[in-house]
Amino acid sequence: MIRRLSQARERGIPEATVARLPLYLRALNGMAERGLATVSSEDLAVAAGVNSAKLRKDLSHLGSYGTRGVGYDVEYLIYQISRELGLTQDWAVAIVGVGNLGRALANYGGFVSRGFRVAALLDADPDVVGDHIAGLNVEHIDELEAVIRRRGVSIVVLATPAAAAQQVADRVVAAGVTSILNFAPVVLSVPEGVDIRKVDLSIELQILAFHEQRKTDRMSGGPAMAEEWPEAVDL
Amino acid sequence: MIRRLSQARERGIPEATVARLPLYLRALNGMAERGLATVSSEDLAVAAGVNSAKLRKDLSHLGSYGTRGVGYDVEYLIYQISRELGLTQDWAVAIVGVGNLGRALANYGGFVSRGFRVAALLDADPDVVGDHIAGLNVEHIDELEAVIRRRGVSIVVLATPAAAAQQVADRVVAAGVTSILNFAPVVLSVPEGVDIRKVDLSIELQILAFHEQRKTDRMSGGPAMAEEWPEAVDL
DNA sequence: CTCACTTTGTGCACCGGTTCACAAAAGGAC
DNA sequence: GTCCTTTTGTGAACCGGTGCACAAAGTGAG
Repeated sequence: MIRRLSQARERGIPEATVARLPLYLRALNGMAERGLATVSSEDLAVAAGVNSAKLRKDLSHLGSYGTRGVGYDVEYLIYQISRELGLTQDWAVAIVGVGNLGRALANYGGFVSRGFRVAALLDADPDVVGDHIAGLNVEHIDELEAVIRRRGVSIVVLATPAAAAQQVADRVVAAGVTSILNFAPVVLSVPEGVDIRKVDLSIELQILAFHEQRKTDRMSGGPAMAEEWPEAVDL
Repeated sequence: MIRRLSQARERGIPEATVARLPLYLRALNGMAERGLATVSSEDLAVAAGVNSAKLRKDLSHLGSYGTRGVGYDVEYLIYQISRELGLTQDWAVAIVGVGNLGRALANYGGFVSRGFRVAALLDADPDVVGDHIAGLNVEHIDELEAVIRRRGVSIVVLATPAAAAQQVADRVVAAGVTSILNFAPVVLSVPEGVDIRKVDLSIELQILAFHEQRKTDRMSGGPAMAEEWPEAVDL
């Protein structure tokens, strides 16, 4: 039984699609600034660095917002994607850990831009507490639960040392937060229902190193030979 | 050099596996520090936050390094994964863009730890050039090609403003670099054969917001009831 | 109106990756 | 040696996502 209407829309936008929507949104904003009224899937796909069939399928998950023979209305699509991503509301974000990285995040412009507002900075170091960064007063980690409650924080960014991250995560979750962006190089364990996204600089570098090694190996002829001449001598 | 080629090992470790190897490596290092000699796939999987079948399949792509009934030798596995990732050699990394983020990256400890060495900091701003950060002298972007050549830089980290990123990327690629870690919120276009990894803070937040919205929608009132746009037929 | 052209939305085949479940291998007890 | 326990390595089913290719839907000209 196939339900038409927006059956695809309600339940379950594919995770891969969700991850690309912000990309489309950014490209669309650029186009809106340049005054474009409509855009074809082909052009938008190029701007976002994906292929056009994928883009159309992604957008079709939100609903049927294009016009055949014409394309998509830029402003309208911006609105729809923003709404889908929840950017039409205001999200209060707390950053825990005001070291180099936390400081950078607090000052990062694009961070605050759309729908997000850094509502609190917290740290355990008494030397840092009281500092003013990006227009905010750094508060002591003891205030964590109170700050989360008072300011309606719903997303927490962890920029603490690895050793402190799990402990802070536990407190944050206990305080009712269910969305965490983790920069600490540890695997956090959290209860069902809490979303964690992880950004790990050192892992990214290691992945690059793997491919880089492979490329230079190939140059120098070793493993490239092996590829063309599947060895009979096995281990 | 004579290579033993256990069937799966010859060229082509799945990308998803490569992305997890650093995770295993980190967990293994922790275990080595605590003095464990061997570890089962189950225990290592828990420490790395994956399921054990996946871990075994991942490791099997490197070769058959486990012992049935026993598990894996911690030190040996560390060595094998390090070698596979190319961490047994020394990678010279240049960071372009010494704003808040670039500074944070330069000082980030875990960054430098294993196999990676920040060999250069570059910026276009004359006020920043000449500063000493993390023991390095900030050089002018004009020196980019010379620095890359002289110091054998093979991985470049882009922490520039969005507007400058593509331009720098072009120069970096022209100078022979084929691995880029991009923090600027733009889609870079580079020739075939150049690997780019992208870290985008704002995208991560937007993905979290999507899920957070969905969770709170579910709490309040019905399942995202008719969140259609204001007008049913407009536009 | 019809015809030519553009561009969306999607059915379908395909592919990489995940998970299950189990045979094969290793070690220890006797 | 045999038997029992543990744990790896992997075949095979499954699943989510991608990309092709095309019918459907729209525009515009005549």
